[in-house]
Amino acid sequence: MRDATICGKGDEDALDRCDVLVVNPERVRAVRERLVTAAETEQMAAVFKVLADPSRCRLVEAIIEAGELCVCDLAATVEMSESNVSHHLRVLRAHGLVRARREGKMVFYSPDDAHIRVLLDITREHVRHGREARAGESEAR
Amino acid sequence: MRDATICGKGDEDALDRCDVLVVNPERVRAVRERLVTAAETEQMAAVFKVLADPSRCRLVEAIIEAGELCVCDLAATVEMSESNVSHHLRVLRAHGLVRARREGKMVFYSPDDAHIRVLLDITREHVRHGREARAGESEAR
DNA sequence: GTATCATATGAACGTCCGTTCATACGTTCA
DNA sequence: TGAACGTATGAACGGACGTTCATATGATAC
Repeated sequence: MRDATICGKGDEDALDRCDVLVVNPERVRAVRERLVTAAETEQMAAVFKVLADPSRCRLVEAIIEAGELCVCDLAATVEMSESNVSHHLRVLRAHGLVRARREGKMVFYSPDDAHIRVLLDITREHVRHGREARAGESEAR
Repeated sequence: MRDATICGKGDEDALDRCDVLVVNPERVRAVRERLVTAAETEQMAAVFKVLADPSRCRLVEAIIEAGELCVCDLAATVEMSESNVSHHLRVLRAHGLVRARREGKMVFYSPDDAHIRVLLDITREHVRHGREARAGESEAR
């Protein structure tokens, strides 16, 4: 245990071995202990990355709004090429956001997880609320 | 809107002159009408993109967990260079996810929006639930 | 069988972005 | 004022990724 108030290292097991300047070492240690696994954070970031593309985000919105839609109708709805839509649907399906159901030549896609709808709702709320809140700010962009 | 160009497969007369093949045109039209603006979707995707990076995602988690933390302690917590942390914090701040408070030489960062915590919680739930749900599936990959 | 449709896949290209290094800014203390 | 420190910024390199085009698969109809 380091008792230094400044320039202390955290635990020797995980923290970088050398010159990591820390102002509040015990707080850093406490936060790190309560943090989730780095692997879990990466999985969460991966989910966000799936929705980080406007085309995929719109596809998910359309699928949720429609309940179920085939690829060509999806392409028409979001105004994208069917090839591109298929590529994106593959990603969405691989991450458990949508599921596919085959009927003849067509494949119908539908939402696969209730969480996603909530994710979109909250984010839309954040966007709408943030636009008003940041109306008169001088924040850099 | 150019939904007038959309034609159905059932209408053989209009099928050969439309550029977008649609199976269920009225459904496509209905979904498109209920969809939010494309601009709003892009803003939502932008928010997701901010969280789509593991480093930024972890930074936000640490800031939420700590309530408030300076840059060097954040760097130690997430095990990143302070320069990199500063770059990411700029993005987070620009999108209204965190806010900065200066105190002497140091700058303390704290959460700026209550939505973000919910976003992380739901996504973490989705990841944990999805891992179990997809454990015994025979879905193609 | 062939033909056509709906969808999926692969390759290639262009662009975006995260990281690192170097450096600048702003504050505190001698 | 100068130095030391915490933080921010700019440039540049390397890799990831979205789109397009071409092609393949799978299914229905003739």
